[in-house]
Formats: sequence, C-alpha cells, structure tokens
Amino acid sequence: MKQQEVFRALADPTRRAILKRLQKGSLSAGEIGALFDVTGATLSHHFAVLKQADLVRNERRGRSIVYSLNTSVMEDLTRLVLDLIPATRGRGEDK
Amino acid sequence: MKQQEVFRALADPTRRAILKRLQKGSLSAGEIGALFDVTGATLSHHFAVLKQADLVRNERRGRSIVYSLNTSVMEDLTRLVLDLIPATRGRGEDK
DNA sequence: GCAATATTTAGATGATTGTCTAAATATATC
DNA sequence: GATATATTTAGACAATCATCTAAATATTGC
Repeated sequence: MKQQEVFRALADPTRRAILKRLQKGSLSAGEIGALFDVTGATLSHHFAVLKQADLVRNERRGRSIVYSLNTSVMEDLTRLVLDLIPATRGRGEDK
Repeated sequence: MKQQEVFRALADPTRRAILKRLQKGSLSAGEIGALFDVTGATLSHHFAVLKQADLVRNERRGRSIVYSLNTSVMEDLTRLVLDLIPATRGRGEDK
C-alpha cells in the first residue's frame, strides 16, 4: 500500500466527495462528472490520483468507464489512521 | 472539526512522523527537531499546520515549548475515515 | 539587564497541485 | 467506415506548499 499516495489523494475535498459517492455504488466517469462543477479533464485527473493510491478501480463498460471503490485499501487506510492514535489501538498493542 | 485542515495536515510525511512520535509522549520542539533532518523554521511551520488542524496542542514549559497529541481530534478523524468505507460502518448505518 | 538558548516570523525559492481549454483516443451506432 | 459520445492526454497557468536563511521574539541564568 502506497501510504503517501493515499494520504495525498485524501487531501483534496473533491476526491473525498467522489469516494463518498462511490460508497453507494459504482458510477461512470460521466455520472460522477454530473455531480461536480469541474471539467471532465479535471475529474479525469482526480481519478488518476485516486487510482494511483489504489483507492478506486475502473472498468470499461460499453462506451463509458465505470469507477468503483477499492474497499480493501480503504480498510488498510483505517488501520493506518487508527495506528496514529495512541490509546485506541485495539490488538497488536505495539509495533 | 476542520476536516479539510486535518486531511491537509496528514498529507505530509514529516507531519505524520511527528504525530507518530507524539504517541509515545509529549516532546519539546527542540527534541522533535533532533529527530528530523529539517531546520527549526521548517519544523515550526509543520507545527503550525498541525495546530491549525487541532491535531496537537502546545504549552510553554520553561524555555522550551512542549507539543502533545490532541487525541480527541485524532478520534474524530478515525470516525471520518471509517465513514468513507461502505461496509465497515458499525452503528449509525446511514447518515 | 545581558548573554545564551529555544522557538517563531518574514521573505524568498523551486516544486507540486488543481484547474482550464484544446486535441487525442476509444467505443458504439448507423 | 464516418459520426457521435465518453473519457483521457497535453500543455499552460495561478495558487499552494515545503523548505531554506536571516532576523525577531521569548525565556532563563548569571
């Protein structure tokens, strides 16, 4: 897991919003584009960053490209954040 | 909680390392400085970003300034990240 | 109060970032 | 296969960022 890429990806509010939307299910680039006030090119850039962080996967379906969450990396991220907190570390006390 | 500030703060590896160190207990600016290969000025900038995100608190003690984790915000952050994941949301299924 | 120590502020610089427009690529339909 | 639709790539630009050096501020000890 590319820790740095993941945190970098989360630093942008639009990208976080995209992830939030993808919770509810996969969406095509166009459908996501309809939800945000940015050009397709900008969106495409955000997708690239999210993909580089492995937070999303994409798959061509017909003439559109469908994006979906990569939940396993999202869970890695959770562990990573939890690890930043002293008290809350459940099992595996130290490391 | 200033969500954007928190994510922005976490986007830098040095700042994450600082947080990690503060897990083990409070440290003065100088002590932290000894652990990283950057100038005091740069460190000071990182502290400012962390403070703006409310991730750390500081307190002057004698001639040095001691930094410590603000664990409550760290826990808010966890909830925030967990909220980004579809399946794992424990209670409060929707929102 | 002056010198030493600890930290921050000011200002500058190069790198990265988010965004745009315009052009390129890929797929489907007729 | 040409046209329309969907998305990405290329290139540019202004804003933000991490970092540095030098100067300023705050605190302690003599």
